[in-house]
Amino acid sequence: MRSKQSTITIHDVAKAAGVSVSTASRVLNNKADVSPETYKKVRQVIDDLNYTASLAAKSMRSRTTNVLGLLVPELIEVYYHEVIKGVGAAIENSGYDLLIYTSGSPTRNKRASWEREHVALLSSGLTDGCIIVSPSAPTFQQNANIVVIDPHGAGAEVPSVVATNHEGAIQAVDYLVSLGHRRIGFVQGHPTAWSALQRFEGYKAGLHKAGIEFEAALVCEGDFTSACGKAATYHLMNQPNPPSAIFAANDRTAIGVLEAAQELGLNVPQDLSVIGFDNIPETMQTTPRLTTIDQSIREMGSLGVRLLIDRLQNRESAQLLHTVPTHLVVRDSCWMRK
Amino acid sequence: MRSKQSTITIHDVAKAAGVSVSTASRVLNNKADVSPETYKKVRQVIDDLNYTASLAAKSMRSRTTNVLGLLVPELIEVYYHEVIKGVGAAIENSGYDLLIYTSGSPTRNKRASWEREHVALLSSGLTDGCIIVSPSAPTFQQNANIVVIDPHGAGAEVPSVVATNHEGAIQAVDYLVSLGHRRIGFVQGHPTAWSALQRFEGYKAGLHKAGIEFEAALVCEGDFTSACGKAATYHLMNQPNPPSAIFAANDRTAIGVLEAAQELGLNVPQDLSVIGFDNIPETMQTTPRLTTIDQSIREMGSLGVRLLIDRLQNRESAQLLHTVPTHLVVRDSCWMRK
DNA sequence: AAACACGCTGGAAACGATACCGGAAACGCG
DNA sequence: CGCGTTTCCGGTATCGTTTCCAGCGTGTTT
Repeated sequence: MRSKQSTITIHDVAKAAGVSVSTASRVLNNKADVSPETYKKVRQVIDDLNYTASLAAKSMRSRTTNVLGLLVPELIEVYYHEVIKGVGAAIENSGYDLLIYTSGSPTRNKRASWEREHVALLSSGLTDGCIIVSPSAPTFQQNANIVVIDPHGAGAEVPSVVATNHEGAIQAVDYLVSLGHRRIGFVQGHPTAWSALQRFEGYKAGLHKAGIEFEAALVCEGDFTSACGKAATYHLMNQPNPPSAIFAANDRTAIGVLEAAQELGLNVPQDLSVIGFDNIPETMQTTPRLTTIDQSIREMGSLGVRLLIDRLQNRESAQLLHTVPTHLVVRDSCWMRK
Repeated sequence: MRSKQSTITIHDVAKAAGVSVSTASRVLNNKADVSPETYKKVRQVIDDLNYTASLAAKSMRSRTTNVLGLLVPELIEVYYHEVIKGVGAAIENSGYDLLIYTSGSPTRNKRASWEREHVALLSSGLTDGCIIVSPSAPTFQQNANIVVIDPHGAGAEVPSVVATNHEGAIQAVDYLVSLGHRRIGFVQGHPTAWSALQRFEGYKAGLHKAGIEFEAALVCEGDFTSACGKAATYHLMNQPNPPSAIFAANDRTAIGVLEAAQELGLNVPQDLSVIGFDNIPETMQTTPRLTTIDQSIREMGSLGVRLLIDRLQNRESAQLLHTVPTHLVVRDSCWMRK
């Protein structure tokens, strides 16, 4: 055990100021019913002692903390940083503080239980409400103050922020088609992710719209990693009749496609066009720079904060599903079909 | 007031399992002295009820939470995100959870008091220890479990992580000198930052080493923003005898220099060489790509976590100041002097 | 057979803060 | 002067958890 930190409490303040704890508390919270001189005296002591109320104790007693929680699965993938930037921007001058929680425990892998546990953790008084990013099982207590961003699984009963994944995928296919491509490969996203499914559906809808018949052989399974992009590329390009373009369900996967293409000696975009989805910062640093569908991840974070605050202040709209538009970002990884 | 969230407590668990709260608590914490069948029964109930202990109550009672705190001033500037990535990487599988705290209140601007307040907030039981990024007044309780990263002001009495700012600046000047530059402008960093001072000193030391006389007219004040880089460039380049290279105290400022150069119709690097400091991701996307001194911000974050955990587990070394090496990253913004 | 140890359990006191209630002055008014 | 109000303050219960201590059956020892 470590040495106990002689943390100073409201009792110390009260004693030093010669008042009761109740009075000290009243001063702390700027409540009425305290004489000016008492107020000044206690304030002085608070300053002198460098006293700050324990968030733990405070939030245990009174159920409101002015703190918002953000639950992210990890802190390495840039995607989450983009969300955090959006949240950070929205929190500025909102009057709320922000608590981002992530777990370093190996148990984190059991995503579903991890989420359940930590949502409870945050909403058990520490925060007034909380935003969950990419929850795998978006089923929560009805009355909890929760907003989810990009949930796995549709039809959550809490306010959700999602990108127009379906339309975005159509935009991607449209673009490739406009460049003359007819055989377009697709690398799927994580099978449990609703966004992945929507993108796949959009891919099919885009083909249909262009009068191109869907071909199962051009579709590979995936899980949003770059590894699956690589594997898919090897698989697709070694077919007898390989595609002239590959649409990856997200940028991370598209980066894997780019790597594989290079290893296979294929020039992008001359020999193979590649398009991604998300518009993460790295896409500007790949060679060639990746053409992609932007889903304004930041905007999703900001919107999440606004929705949560609205809900907390009872200004909530009846609408549960909130969408952020996607749009095509043309860079250098797509070219006319030869 | 909002509707009370019917949050379920350990009492509910105890009642449902037909045991006392003490026993329920023992099961929760995997303490000894509880019969296997009781254990199983209680575990079952915990699962069924989706119960999670309130962090607030827990940390109030027992002084150890297995949570580390990270205090950042804001969440927009990429610099902090790099730190967070490093921290995030180090926290993985460390067995600790992470709580990042930032404030959205306008009072945040009163940095010193904000820090004092929030350090107390976090260390008042919520976390086992905490890491503070860029604290302006690194004077804390002696026995608090605190680690600081890139503190303003030298000689903190808590473990600190800093880059070799002095050496890094020398490296920058060395490089410019090796390209034939003799008149090298300098845009200073924020005056209260120790790192800024060190870089300035390094700049002077580098000149001295090369036998170049220091010239006050070539130095501009700054504050780490891009705006000051712009202003400084206008000022420097409109002098009768302008410098052939500008060394900015950080990348953000260097980006301002780049912008101003473009506005002035100066070609970088042909007409003007520019070098920054930090190596933030944006430096790869500027035109031309910015040559800079890398200070491995991520590594600083990771090291911070390791130091904190060491301290918590009493494996602390006597050394207080920990440095991370800087090194030159050559890209496209510097060229031989004409 | 008495005494003792031991495994398991429940009761109650804390942790630090706030909310509620009630009491003591001070003051105004008939 | 008595009485009701107002102003200010202190006491106490309470939030959900852990920890300490005591109790109670059994099994083991002398």
